[in-house]
Amino acid sequence: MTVTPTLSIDLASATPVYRQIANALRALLVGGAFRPDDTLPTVRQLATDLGVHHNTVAEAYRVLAGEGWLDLKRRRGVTVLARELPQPDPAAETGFLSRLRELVAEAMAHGVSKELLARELRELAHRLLENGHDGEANKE
Amino acid sequence: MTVTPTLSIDLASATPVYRQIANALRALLVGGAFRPDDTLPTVRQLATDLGVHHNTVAEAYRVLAGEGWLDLKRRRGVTVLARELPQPDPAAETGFLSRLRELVAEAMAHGVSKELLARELRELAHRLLENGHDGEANKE
DNA sequence: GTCGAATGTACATTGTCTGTGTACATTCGA
DNA sequence: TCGAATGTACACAGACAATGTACATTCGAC
Repeated sequence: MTVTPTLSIDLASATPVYRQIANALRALLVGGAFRPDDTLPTVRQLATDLGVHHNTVAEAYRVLAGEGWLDLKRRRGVTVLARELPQPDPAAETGFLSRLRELVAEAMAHGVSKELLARELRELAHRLLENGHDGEANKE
Repeated sequence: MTVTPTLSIDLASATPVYRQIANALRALLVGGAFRPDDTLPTVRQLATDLGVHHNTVAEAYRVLAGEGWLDLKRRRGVTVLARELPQPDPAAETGFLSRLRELVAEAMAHGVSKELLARELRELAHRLLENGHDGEANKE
């Protein structure tokens, strides 16, 4: 079965497009939106949909293939592999926590209201713990 | 009065050094650690302390000067300007919230434990609300 | 089996961003 | 007046992202 995910890419974002694509797809993969042997859109197809170069999509696919999520084959398209959920990596965890604190500090320094920020943080935490299965697709 | 802030720079971080410096100083400025007409270390002095190039520090100072925090003068060093706290910029706020959600999603997808993440989010929110009262200058 | 099209890949190119090297302009104190 | 301290300007190198282009491979039509 071929699944056509709806992704939203922000060309103005600071995060590179290929990583945005990889992140969005990884979130879907983790959330169980696909099943093993599902096929994703071809490199060129998704590139057309998103309005980016096919090599950009290929790079995103390659990232996920490197993580064991996808299997890329010429002409055969992109198939989803069976894969266990990622193992918690202590180094990655501390890295993410650092980035989190850094981001909050930066937002504060830019005048983002404490209340707004705190509300969002609590909201995110709440949603994390509430959703046993975080299979929420992207909502635009 | 010359204030010598203690900054910690992470050369391995993904965020550029000059922005780390600017962020750290901005946080101190917002927090009221300096008073108007305080002088910060010279470009070369701070550069030596941090072990980076003086142009890197100059770039950070220039960022803050562009935001109205500092006044740079040749030979006279860097003086802190009286400045109102940044007014909340709706565009900036939504931008930061987007980056926040993006970061959390990425962490999740990389296998960072939900509980750990949620705990950190709550902790940050808690610290935000209980700590300083909206950037009031600290008077002891 | 042959051929053409579809598809992933490889590589060079271009533009941007950081950090640095180096020289210069300016300003203060002796 | 003069020299040193200090911020500034500009070019350079390296890394990275996105793209243009050509190629290798594989499937389906016939």
